[in-house]
Amino acid sequence: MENAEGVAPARLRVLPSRLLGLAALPANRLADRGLAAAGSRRYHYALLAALAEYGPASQADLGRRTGIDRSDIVAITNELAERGFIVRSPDPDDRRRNIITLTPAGTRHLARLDGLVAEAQDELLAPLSAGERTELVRLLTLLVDHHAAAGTVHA
Amino acid sequence: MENAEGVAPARLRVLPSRLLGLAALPANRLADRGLAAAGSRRYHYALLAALAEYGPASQADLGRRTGIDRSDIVAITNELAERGFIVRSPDPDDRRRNIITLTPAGTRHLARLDGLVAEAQDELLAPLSAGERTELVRLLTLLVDHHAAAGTVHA
DNA sequence: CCGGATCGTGGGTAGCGCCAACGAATCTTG
DNA sequence: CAAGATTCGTTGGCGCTACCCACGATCCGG
Repeated sequence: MENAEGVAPARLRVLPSRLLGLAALPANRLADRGLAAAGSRRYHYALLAALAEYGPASQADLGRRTGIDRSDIVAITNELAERGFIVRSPDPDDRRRNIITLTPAGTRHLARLDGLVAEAQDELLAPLSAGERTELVRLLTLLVDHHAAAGTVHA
Repeated sequence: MENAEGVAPARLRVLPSRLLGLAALPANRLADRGLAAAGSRRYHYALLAALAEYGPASQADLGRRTGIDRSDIVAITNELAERGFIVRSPDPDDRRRNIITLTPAGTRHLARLDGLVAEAQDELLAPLSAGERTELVRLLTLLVDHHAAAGTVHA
């Protein structure tokens, strides 16, 4: 083992985009690990959270809210419905649509996932002070909102 | 089109880990788009950049430096060698190893990729002031270094 | 000299993100 | 009101990232 422990990241001109990717890695790993403990994935969490925040919606709407592709929504809703976390009911006003509704079990499951992800959170943000955490959230929110406006809608 | 333009992100309790993932999305998309213009992917860029920063190394070392799996390094080095950007030569001191060296063409290619990624950078960071950009980089670096020490080495 | 570790390699898996196409239903518009 | 465009759910597929396991060859420590 020639350069065992440190390997010294050195980290010269590391571009922000790369940094974001690198930071997203442990973030996702930690969140995934927590979610996996409840037999769920990030897609499930995103969908349940969107339902809890915005209320019942069609699958296409859910896709727009979460940025997840229509195709993938199908599989996710299938899995969530199988476990009784959501209900898929035909929209009487538009027979093309399914209205997805969170069940009480789904709400409970989401609460559990929230807890698990929150734990991952603490681990992720361990090296940051409280002030730094809010500042990081603020900056990231700026980025996300900016590119959400350009990515999800326009273009 | 019922809720066309805004869809109003609303963005309640969005957890940092999710925010990071969301922010990494446009970051990676923009970078990928630039890299694709030069027929490359993020893995290629990471490997070339690591070679330029740390100098020649074995494939296993490159894996440790970049956090990329040994198995994946094989495919990437194959592709980079095919295009003449790196050279794979056996290590005389340890016949298990290949020493990967950046060629002049590889250095030129990396410079081109740097330019392309830098463009993506500007687009990514558009909503941030200069001060905010450095602060974001600082915070992300804290996160990455912290979890690199725990992820790449220990455990 | 022998056992354990490391190296390159091949193979496989899972998840995310995306795109093309289809029939059914709806909306638009002439 | 009929014809064309659009939206919806769904199926099937693809590429990239990130992993894992197993193997033979090689090196190293005891």
